[in-house]
Amino acid sequence: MRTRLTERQNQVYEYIRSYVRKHSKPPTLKEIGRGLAIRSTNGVHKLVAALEKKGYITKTPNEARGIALVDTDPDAYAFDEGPPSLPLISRTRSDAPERLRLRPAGFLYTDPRLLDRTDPDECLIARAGDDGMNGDGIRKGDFLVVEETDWQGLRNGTLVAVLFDETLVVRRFDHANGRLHFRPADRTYNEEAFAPDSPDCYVVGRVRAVMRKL
Amino acid sequence: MRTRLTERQNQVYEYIRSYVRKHSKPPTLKEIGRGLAIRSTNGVHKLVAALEKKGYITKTPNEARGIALVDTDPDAYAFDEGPPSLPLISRTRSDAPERLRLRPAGFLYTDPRLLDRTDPDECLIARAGDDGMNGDGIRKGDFLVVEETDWQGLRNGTLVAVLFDETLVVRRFDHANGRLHFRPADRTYNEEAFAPDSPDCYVVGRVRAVMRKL
DNA sequence: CCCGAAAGTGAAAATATATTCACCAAGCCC
DNA sequence: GGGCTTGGTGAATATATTTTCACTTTCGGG
Repeated sequence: MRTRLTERQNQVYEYIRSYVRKHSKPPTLKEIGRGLAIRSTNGVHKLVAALEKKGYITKTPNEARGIALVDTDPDAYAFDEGPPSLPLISRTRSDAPERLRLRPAGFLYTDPRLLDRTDPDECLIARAGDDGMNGDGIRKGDFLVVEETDWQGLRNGTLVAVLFDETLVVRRFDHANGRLHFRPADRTYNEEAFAPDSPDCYVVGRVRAVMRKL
Repeated sequence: MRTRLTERQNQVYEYIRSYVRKHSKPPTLKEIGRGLAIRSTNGVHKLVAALEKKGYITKTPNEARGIALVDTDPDAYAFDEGPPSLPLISRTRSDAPERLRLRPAGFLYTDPRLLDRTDPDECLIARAGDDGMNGDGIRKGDFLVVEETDWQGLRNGTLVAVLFDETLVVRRFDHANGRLHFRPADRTYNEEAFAPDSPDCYVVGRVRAVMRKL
């Protein structure tokens, strides 16, 4: 299993992934620097070297745009012809949550017992976008069964799937002092707080189950 | 409608397309030259400029791997939920014809009247890979309804879908002097002939219909 | 308090890649 | 026969990109 990434390393990784999807080619070090406000290509170079060392990417030495993502086969979880199952959502921004189910990236068959008597029509599958909940045994890449709910219906302390801008993560939810708080379960990640109407975060719903490929 | 390509230009275009699919990034001019036995990067540069001028690709000036294909959205003909229809075959090599139906790129609904009483289970959809049959009103990108048949069952003069290595094209078929002949209907393309057991060509079958998006 | 890891800065050097220049050959059309 | 288009050659130039070097700051753990 791959060593987990720091928050900044994860940002670099997600930037690369997003760039590849958008431009159909990997970014240069300079472009990564521009995208993440890093002025020195050496700073980017070090972060990228860390991603390679940890097995998240590969690099072709001395080649322009020589970064390649590992495990990028989108067909790995493509639609099979078994019974209908839950939609695996594609990348969505926190300010456009209506697009969550618009074009699923695929579907994942889910044993109904994992749904804990919730309505399957109200559930969807998302993937955890970081290691912020490592302390709770949830890792980057895990499949999450999420029951869509408004944050008003959540008790404090509930595990939620939340979109921070374009990254979907799991956090423990609290509503206090007129703000929404999201606590990670890992000391290298920071708690974040938002005004309830902020476009920078969107609570997708309650995490009902986790599935992981080993 | 885009101006049609010469044979060599089409080879460059198909090389780029194949490279993008295989490497998840566009090739450099040097790589294209290596792939098509062109020693001078200027020779490649000219061919690539022609593709851009004719609207098949775009180029970002002075940028490494700055070639981008136009109209590469694979979802344009993705599976819809209408009745089952014919499989749209993915790229296949002439020496591995058993892979033709292995992983269809999609499906295309086909009016049964286009099949001319042939068994739909024996038909598939392919896309014409060049403009070699322009004289017969068949153009690169056209959808072909192909009835899979062995070449022995074909009359001379039949329109066939044939794989030349990794490129699928339409040609008029003749069997003469112990060889298979494939005649284009365009003066800038060459007739080709193969021994019947050559791995460099494979006759997919008889072209039953053509469909085109305008 | 010190050390190591992580995340940077700025600059220089090495290498890759795109573009331009001058030229040649073949084929087609007028 | 000449002109134009297409498809090259080899080389030089310009620009992009990666890699390396020497350094600094912050933070966490021992």
